[in-house]
This record gives sequence, C-alpha cells and structure tokens, in this order.
Amino acid sequence: MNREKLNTNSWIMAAFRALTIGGPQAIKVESIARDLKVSKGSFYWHFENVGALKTQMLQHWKSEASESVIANLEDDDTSAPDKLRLLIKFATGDANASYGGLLVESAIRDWARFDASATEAVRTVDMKRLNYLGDLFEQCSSNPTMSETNAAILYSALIGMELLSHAGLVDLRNDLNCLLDKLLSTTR
Amino acid sequence: MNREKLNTNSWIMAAFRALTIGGPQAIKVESIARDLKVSKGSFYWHFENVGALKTQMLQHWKSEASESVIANLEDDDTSAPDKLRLLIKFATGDANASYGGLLVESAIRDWARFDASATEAVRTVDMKRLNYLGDLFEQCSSNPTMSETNAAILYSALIGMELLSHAGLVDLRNDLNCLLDKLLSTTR
DNA sequence: ATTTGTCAATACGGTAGCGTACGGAGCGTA
DNA sequence: TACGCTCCGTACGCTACCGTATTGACAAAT
Repeated sequence: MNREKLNTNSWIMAAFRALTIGGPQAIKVESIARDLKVSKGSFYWHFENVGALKTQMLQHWKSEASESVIANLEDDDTSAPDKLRLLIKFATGDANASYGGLLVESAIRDWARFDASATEAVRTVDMKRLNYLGDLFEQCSSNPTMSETNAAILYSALIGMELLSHAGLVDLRNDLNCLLDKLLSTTR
Repeated sequence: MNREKLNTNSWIMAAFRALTIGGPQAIKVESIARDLKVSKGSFYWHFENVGALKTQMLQHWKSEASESVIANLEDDDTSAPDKLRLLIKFATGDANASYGGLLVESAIRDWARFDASATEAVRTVDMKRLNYLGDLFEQCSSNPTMSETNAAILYSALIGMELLSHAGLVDLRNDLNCLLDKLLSTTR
C-alpha cells in the first residue's frame, strides 16, 4: 500500500497537471483528489480554499519562470547573438518538462485571459523576458532604438508559433531561427 | 414591454458575448438566458442541447472568418505589399466588432485549447489565412521558398502580439509594420 | 502507555448547472 | 369560436462541485 503522506507541493503539482490537461476550469478539488487517490478532506487540511491553491500555483510559476531567464544570464562568456540562439533552442526544446515547459506556459496564458491574478503573474514574467531580450538585441546592434521592437517581435512570434505548432501549421524551431536571422541582419 | 420573440441567432449572438467576456466556460444556458431576460425554456426550444449551440457558434465563426479573408482578395488592383499593409491595418483596427474582431478571435483560440471541435475550426481558418499570406509573400519575392516561412512569422507575431497588447507590453501596429518591413527587405 | 499532532475519510448542506416534462400565452387560420 | 402552431415559463430530478464538521488512523513524543 502506498501510504505516503501528501504535502502542499503534491497538490500544487497535481493541480498543474490538471491545468495543462483540462485548462483552468479543471482546477477542481474533488477532481484533483481523485487523481491523487485521496479524498478532499486532505485538501482542506493543506489549503484554506481553492483560491489559496491557485495563488500558490501562480507564485510557484512566477518564480520558476523568472529563474529560468536568469539561468541563461549566468554564462557571460557567450556572445549576445549566441544567447539568442540558445534561448530559442531552449524555448523550443523540452516542451513537456514538469511544469517549466511550454505546455504549462500556454495553459497559464489561457488562464490569464479571464483571471486577474493570473494576468498579473503573466505580465510580470513577460516584462522580465522582454527586458532581457531587449538587452540582448541592444548588444547585437548599433541601432538601440530597435532593440525593444525586436524583442517584442521575437517574443510575440514565439508565443504565436507555440499555438500554431500544436496544429502542425508551423515549424517552430526553423521559423524562429529564420526570424532571428532577419532581425539581426537588419540591425547590424 | 419588449415582447419580441427570439430566434436561434439571438442565442448565438448572446453566446458569443458571453464567450468574449467570460471565456469558454461562460457558455452556460441559464447564464445566457438571464442575459437575454428569458428562461431557459426558450433555449431548449431552439437548440437540442449546449453542444448544438457550440457547434453552430463554430460554424458561424468559421464562415465569417473565412469570408473576411476573401474580402481582401477582391480588390485586385492593389499590389501584394500594399495588401499586406492593409491586412495589418485591418487586423489591428476594429478590435471589437460584433463578432469578427480580435476579441472573439482570441476567445475562440482559448476555447480551442481544450476543445476538439473548436480546435478543428481554428485550424481550418488558420490554414486559409496562412495560405493566403504565403501567396502574397510569393508575389513580393523572388525567393518563393521563404514565402511560407514569412507567412508563418507574420501570422504568429500577430497572434502573439494580440495577447501581449492587452497588457500594454507591445505596440501592436507599429511593431507589426516594423516586422513586415524586415520580412520584405530580406526577400527582395 | 498515554497523549499530542498530523494527515485523511466520511457525511452533510448548499449552490449551480444540465436536461425534461408539462403547462400556458399569443397568434394565425378554418 | 375552436383549433393548432410557435415560443416561453415553471417546476422537477439529477449531477458536480464547494466548503464544513466530525471522526479516525497513524506516528512521534513524553
């Protein structure tokens, strides 16, 4: 018998699973409890209510998504264009990691469409990434006025392509690299 | 007293309103009935069930979204690059039209994330648009191998920017036009 | 061994939503 | 008038979900 006790994190992980599979409206106590093979009596011991769970999920993702940006900032010995290449490789790579992947990414963006707190979380993460991308483009270019625009273009294309790639309508990695070529060639 | 009787279309319109405001899970019989100041007895006269309503909504949007593409194909006296400019102007313009605007657009894309029939509808529309964009780029370029990629880039950026523009993180029209400049300049 | 704290099961009331059954109003037509 | 058709109101049963209350199992500490 699997008599391992659960903790708060177990519920958060299971909630992310439900989110990626069934969308925001799939974050339901009794549904997740069934998935964990546990009754909801457990849930209300670890959480005040569903809102508390959602809040912790967003905090969790926010710090996670922010750290992954900083992680790429660490290696200072690579050039700015190479960092951009690496970012694309990273963003298009492990699309189904635990909850750092693009699946959770787009699920949370869905969630943010009609939820204020999720909107705030996504906005925070997006701003950090756009600023970081802008910095990288600024290092690549002699025309710094375009760096913000370039960051917006690349990041928007990434988000849009992620949606379209599910239907097989775009070649995520190839098209993104083509775009980066064009962005870098017109700013040097 | 407003004793005008409703028809099927009244319900579909109200359902689109609910969709854009509250998301896919807001398409509920009793909720829409309250909005129409009518009981749900009316609904089950016009529709078999909720699934039938959703099906008709998607059919409705599919033909609508397809026609709007063809509408721009009509004026043959404008050049291909100008058509692309016009498309951007059109796509970034009336963002809150009845149900042809970007609000319904992104709401349905949200819907498609976790609903198979909506996924199919979005995919159909996206394919038509990508093909049309690809044709236009092909007419602009002497390098037709890049036209599909360019179409994917522009369309993806449009979708992504539409999401980011809600948070005020991008300048939708300006950034899109900058992107189009870069795409056209690197292919001529 | 008893107590205490941690985590989970069960049972309950309350609400919201779906779909059905049936009745009724309004209107045109024989 | 009487009838039938169209459209809507009301009441009902059913299910899913939330949150609460209470009890119980188990382990660690005393």
